[in-house]
Amino acid sequence: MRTDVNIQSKYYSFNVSDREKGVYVMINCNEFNAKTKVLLIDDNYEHLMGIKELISLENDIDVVAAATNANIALNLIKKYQPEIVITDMNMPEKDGLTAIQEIKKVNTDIKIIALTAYDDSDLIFRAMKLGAKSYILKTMASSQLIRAIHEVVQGKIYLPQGLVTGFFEYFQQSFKESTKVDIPSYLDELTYREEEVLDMLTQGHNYKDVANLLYISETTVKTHVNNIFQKLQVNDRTQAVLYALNHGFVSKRKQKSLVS
Amino acid sequence: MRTDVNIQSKYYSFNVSDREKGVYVMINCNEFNAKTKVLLIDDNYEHLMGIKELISLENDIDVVAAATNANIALNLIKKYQPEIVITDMNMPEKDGLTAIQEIKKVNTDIKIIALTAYDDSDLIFRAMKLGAKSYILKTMASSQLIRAIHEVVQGKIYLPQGLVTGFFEYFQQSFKESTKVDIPSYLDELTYREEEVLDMLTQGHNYKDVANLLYISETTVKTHVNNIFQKLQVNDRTQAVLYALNHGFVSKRKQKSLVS
DNA sequence: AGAAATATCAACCCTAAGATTTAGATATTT
DNA sequence: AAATATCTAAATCTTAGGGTTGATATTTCT
Repeated sequence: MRTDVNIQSKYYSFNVSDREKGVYVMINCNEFNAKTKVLLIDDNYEHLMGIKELISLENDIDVVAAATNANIALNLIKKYQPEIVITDMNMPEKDGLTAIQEIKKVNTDIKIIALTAYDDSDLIFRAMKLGAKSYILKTMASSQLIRAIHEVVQGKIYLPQGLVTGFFEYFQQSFKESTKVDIPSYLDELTYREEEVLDMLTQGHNYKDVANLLYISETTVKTHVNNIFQKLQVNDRTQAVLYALNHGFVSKRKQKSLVS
Repeated sequence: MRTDVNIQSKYYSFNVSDREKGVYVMINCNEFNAKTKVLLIDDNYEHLMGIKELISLENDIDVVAAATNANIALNLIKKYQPEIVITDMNMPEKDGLTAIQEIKKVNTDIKIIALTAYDDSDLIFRAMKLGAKSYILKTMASSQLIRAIHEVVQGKIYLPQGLVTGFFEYFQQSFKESTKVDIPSYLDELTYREEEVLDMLTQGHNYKDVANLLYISETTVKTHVNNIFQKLQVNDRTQAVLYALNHGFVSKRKQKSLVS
């Protein structure tokens, strides 16, 4: 069994002066085999080569291309159709999050594994939100990255145990704000009919439309709307609609199969 | 080392006829020790006792109370202040999700571990969303539940590897709809000034307000607004605001530290 | 039975909002 | 130098939106 080394271990640092300056592109044309095709992105040349060496030790993985720049990588992805893209998140030109989005745009099926040097729960949360299949820290043992690749190839999503808590704290926090609808809302002072009218307003209907849709006269609509204004303490249609949206308004007609 | 048995193993089934019918409440008054205080909720009496026996084998865990009904449990929670509540999700009277919400309302600090018989990604997603610290299947090895308790006590969040993929697929799916803002939005046809005006409208300001806030005349505001209507293909202020909100409008002034 | 809340509508008024046209001042691009 | 885009603004016009009062019918609560 191979030694389990640190992903960004100095062992993998190369002689920088040997390579040409500027954007680096590496291509491995070994396209016709059953190996898992992987493409790497990392603005740091040493890390890029380190990861490449690391992964290449595996028999079933083939690094078909690598780039120090996400824009270059996008073209390579179109050309080489890798199954997996491993991308650094902290990059100067195009950051990892936008890279993920644009890779997804090229081909939804490409599985993305995100890599960073340090544990940033916010970044992890956002990367996973955008559809990353795994998130690994460079400080983790190399076996983690290999495992991530293997799990992801099988269609699974892999988040190391050490990152789970951070992710979920962020995840749950992001819902806590929207859940605290306990702030006194004037919305429940509205009658059923008023809610129906407000619902129509949030659809962008004008008074004539609402009157026709509810089979009542326009003046009645105005009466309801005025009552709504009073209860919500607003001055016009737009403010009423904004109030409704900001206070999680859901018309009673639509309150079905919704727990939260 | 103890044998690792299935959580809902028949080994733990008791003689049902022995117990009184109806709601079951069990209390262990061993309050003054350093053990982790756990409260159990499960509408199935056999499961409840099984889990209790299972957990009681651990030296550092103390089941202070148990109930076959979430409502009863809520009162017991107030009385015994457990650090951890382990609750079944599929219960007739009060389902697990609302139970979680109400427990949180009693005391935000109580750590909740959710339990179900089968793997329902939707349910897992919603439970975690509501702040559960762990989610375990009854079909899993008992060591999983013990591990969950230990991790959770330490302030961590624990989701077994086998449930991670299901959770994330649901998680990512729930964002896919809101992320596909790639549907051609007319919003980027707006000029900077028009965006500023639209931004004011989404704050609920009327024309006079906008004029004052931007130090321009009201007629100029009207000109801008009319141009906005043309570009967004809407008829009035409310529709424009709704369009902006539904298409993820963020005024360029505010586009900082936000990738989404 | 009487009170209170709800839903309906009319008639009135008034102004903010929306439509249209024209035009001057800058700035950028070709 | 000419064309284009943007921001500004005035003049004019029309209507939808918003405020008020008062009235009738229905339901619900007490």
